[in-house]
Amino acid sequence: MTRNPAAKAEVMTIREMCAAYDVTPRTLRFYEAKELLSPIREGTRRLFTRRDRARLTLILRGKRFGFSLEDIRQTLDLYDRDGSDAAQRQRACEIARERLAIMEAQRAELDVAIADLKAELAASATNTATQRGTAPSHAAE
Amino acid sequence: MTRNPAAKAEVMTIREMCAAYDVTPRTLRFYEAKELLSPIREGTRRLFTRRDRARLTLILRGKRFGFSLEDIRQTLDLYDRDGSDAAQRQRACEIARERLAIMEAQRAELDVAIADLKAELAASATNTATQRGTAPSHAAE
DNA sequence: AGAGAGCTTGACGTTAACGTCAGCGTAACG
DNA sequence: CGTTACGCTGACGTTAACGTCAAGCTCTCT
Repeated sequence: MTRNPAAKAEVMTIREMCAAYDVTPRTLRFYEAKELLSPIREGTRRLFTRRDRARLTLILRGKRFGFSLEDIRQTLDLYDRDGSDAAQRQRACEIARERLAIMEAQRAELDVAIADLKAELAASATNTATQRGTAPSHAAE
Repeated sequence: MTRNPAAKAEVMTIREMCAAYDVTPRTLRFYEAKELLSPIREGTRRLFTRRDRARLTLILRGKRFGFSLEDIRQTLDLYDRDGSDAAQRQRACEIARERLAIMEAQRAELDVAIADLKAELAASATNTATQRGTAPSHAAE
């Protein structure tokens, strides 16, 4: 009764999750407490579904971009709250568009930063003992 | 004697900095304590140079990418420590290359995230009351 | 000279995102 | 049936990145 053959590999234990995503149990429990994940309970144990795994992927990705868990939680909710009422979906779309704008701006800035660093590297390569490199282009935002 | 005409707008007070970069005095002092900035002292007051401003731009940019202040400090030091010995410069280049690799990977991930979110938005737009959108592509890293 | 305005240095408080540890449950193994 | 392994729940500790006073200088203006 514990092993439904149809549910093979459908869910993962906390240890399997930790191994697969390189996080600690504490982190997973913490994310659950923050309502970023919502694993099933088998008695008292947690079982993580595909949904949890998909969300965790997005969480970890978001973190690398410098988003807070709260930011991420809001963005995540956009992905699976579909059958709600129209007003709520409208609001969700707004948030999504905002996030999108932020990420695209971030990408643009990343491109600048990459270009800067490349230039610095190139300059540093040419003059093994020459001039003093000035600070890169500066635009006050 | 306080106003050298040649030094016009060369340096900025802490208030001017705060207004220009939208940060608090506390933040600037904090960054100085962490050796990210090194303003001149006029008596006891701080005067921020162009170098400080250039660095602050990079600091704030780096923060938006999710880098820690310590990460940023190390990267910043690559930009202006030129006249050092060869070994040190060698090391600096290594760090710069690492950062570059990280940022390029981050850019790639950002593209994926942007594509995901766009897809979700598009799907959400087409079905005003249709199906259930599944979670986006999932690759365990 | 007195009153602000603006700046300074401590020093302690706060929030996010976990780490760490203690104490307890339970499930399987020898 | 004891114990070893894994899991759970608090509860407190920690680090980064500041916020928030308190108390004291130093110009400047009136």
